Amino acid sequence: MENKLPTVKEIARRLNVSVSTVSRALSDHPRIGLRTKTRVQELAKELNYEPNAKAIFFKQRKSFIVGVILPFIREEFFSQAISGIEAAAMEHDYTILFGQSYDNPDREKQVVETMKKQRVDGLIISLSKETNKYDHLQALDKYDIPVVYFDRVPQLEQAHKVYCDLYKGTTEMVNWLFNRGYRRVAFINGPDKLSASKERLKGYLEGVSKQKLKIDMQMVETTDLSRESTHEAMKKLLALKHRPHAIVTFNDYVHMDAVQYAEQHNILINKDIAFVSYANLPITNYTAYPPLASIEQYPYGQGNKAMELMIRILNEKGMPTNGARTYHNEKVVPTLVMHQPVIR
Amino acid sequence: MENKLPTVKEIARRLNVSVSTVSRALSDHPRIGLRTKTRVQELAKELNYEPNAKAIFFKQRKSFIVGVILPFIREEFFSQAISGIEAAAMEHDYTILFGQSYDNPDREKQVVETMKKQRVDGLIISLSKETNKYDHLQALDKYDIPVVYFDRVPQLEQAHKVYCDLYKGTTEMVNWLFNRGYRRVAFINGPDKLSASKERLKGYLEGVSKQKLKIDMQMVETTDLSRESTHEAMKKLLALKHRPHAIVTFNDYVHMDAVQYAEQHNILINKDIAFVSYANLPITNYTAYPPLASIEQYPYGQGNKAMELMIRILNEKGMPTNGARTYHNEKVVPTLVMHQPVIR
DNA sequence: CTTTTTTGCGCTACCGGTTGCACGTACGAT
DNA sequence: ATCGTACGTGCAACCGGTAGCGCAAAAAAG
Repeated sequence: MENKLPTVKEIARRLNVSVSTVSRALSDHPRIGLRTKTRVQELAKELNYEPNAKAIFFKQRKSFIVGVILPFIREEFFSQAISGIEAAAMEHDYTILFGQSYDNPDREKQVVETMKKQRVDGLIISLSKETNKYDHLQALDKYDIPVVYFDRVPQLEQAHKVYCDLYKGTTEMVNWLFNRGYRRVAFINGPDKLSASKERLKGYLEGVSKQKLKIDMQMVETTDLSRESTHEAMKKLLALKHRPHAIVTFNDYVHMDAVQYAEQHNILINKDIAFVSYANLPITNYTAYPPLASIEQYPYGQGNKAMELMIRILNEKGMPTNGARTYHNEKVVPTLVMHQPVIR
Repeated sequence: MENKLPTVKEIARRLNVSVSTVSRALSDHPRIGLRTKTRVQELAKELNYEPNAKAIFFKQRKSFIVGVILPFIREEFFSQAISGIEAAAMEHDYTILFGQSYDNPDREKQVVETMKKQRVDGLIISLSKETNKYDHLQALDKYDIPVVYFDRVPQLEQAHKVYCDLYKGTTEMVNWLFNRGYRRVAFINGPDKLSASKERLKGYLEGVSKQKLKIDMQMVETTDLSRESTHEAMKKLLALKHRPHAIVTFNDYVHMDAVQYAEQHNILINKDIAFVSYANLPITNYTAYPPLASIEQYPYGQGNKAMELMIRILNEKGMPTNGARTYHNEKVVPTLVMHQPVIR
């Protein structure tokens, strides 16, 4: 025989009072007499009563669930980000509904759809690298589901965003390289569509220009971040008449692929050619050749901020709503982290 | 002015029919006349009506949400596992509520509590390495929330489990090493509490015994999987009068820490001492010294199976429930994967 | 001792759907 | 003409709580 979970109804029946009395007694309503209150609360404890969150959330049109969509959880950047999101969520009694886009816009749409169906209170997303239309996300507006973008943010003004100012970071990194004597600095960038790529490129061009050097577009390669594509880029760079002295790669994964290719082609890593990268993932400490320097983008912090922002937005919902809505925009300042050079 | 979401009520009002008619028309009930049906369906389409899942789930006491608790999402093993879980979930229209225990039983309890409050339909969990009491999980029984354990499973008979048969895998690996001529095979194991550790140790002892060799317990170290602890173990092993010819490590992370220590102490990795490990994570391909061989535990497959099992259990719920419940137990067969030896 | 206020609790509607049952109408069969 | 039977639709209960309002009894004020 199934031992049904206790409900207010059950408690009310046993105590011969009404459900509303029970409800109020449990929430410590002042208008309930002390003796009834204690009777109710004691029985509740005895029965291990716990209010059915589903029912409450349903009534209050709130679930304390925020959807989180990431391209790939297996990338350490994102697993750190979700940890930051989770931490902030727990602190405010929110939970996370999880989904991956696998960098596929169709899949992304599908996951967004699922989240919408589940009526999450809000959605935090780092866009798939192929996503260039945002209809499926803007549609959430109608459902009153706020969206906070982080790291891979859309080119929209009307959106809440948390991201890293890679323009400045990249310029700094390029300067750092020049100061160290690397004259020909190559750059393996990501897909043009990605705003992250644009930022990086802008920063790179700015950095090179600052050195009063002519920009050599042969030094700039664009990839889709796949290993093959990175190897292709490396092939081109190594085939140049004047090989680069240093190579900046889009992130640590691209870095690892680039280094792998270079090693196979008898380049002494960080000696013949210096490698620098973005992300500063812990895992690079275990890799054969960590980059000489890496731009730390604080994924945990970004995720954390994104969730904090979401909670603020959610809390403001009841507020005055004085006509035009304001959109929040938070930049995280990246820092350049030097690594122990490893030359094998 | 907020543009409220359409409800059945709204449709009913506009069409001057009752909500039940609308509801039935939308679910294509045979008793509704064709003309009404189309009228309703057309208006629904026009208003972009979508049923409120929360209301339905509430009524049906079902949410299509399954909780997933992992020790660390940043470990590739678990990020792959959750991907497997997610894939199976999507296929059956389930979603995942995510939480990490950070290998901390208190935190695990807290997360379980949260999931319970949210009334997830089921819970899939890989235990924290310190967890040795399961009350907080068995308590879910009362709430009719089934639990499926995977990889790090409890020592309980009365539980649904999906895990890897590492006993057999370890024996095979030890044999493989002996066949290759490694006579003294050391073993850096995880915490005793972990059933995974016990399995491995059993397999190791079995493997050594099969070679008709005396078991040397100096060759067996126990760690808590932290880097410090692994370095400590390595220190002891390297201090032995007869150093091991090969070292089996608990997993690829321990492997990396062990190798790091060995390298710092001028051991030629995989030449002076051979290293083999468990997990076979993709990331090891980028590391300085991948293990010579690794036991693939198919985390994606394990996660996938766990979710499939969960769905089966959930679907069986309505069924006859002929008294005693049966518990499912699925073993995944690991395989030994050889790697390109890298000796620098 | 009446009037007003406070105290303690119940009735009922509501959130957004689903579903068993009843009711009225039209239609073919007897 | 009468009866059984599809057919099409509405009423109302229900899921598990919350909350406004009303009402009686007790306490305070007049």
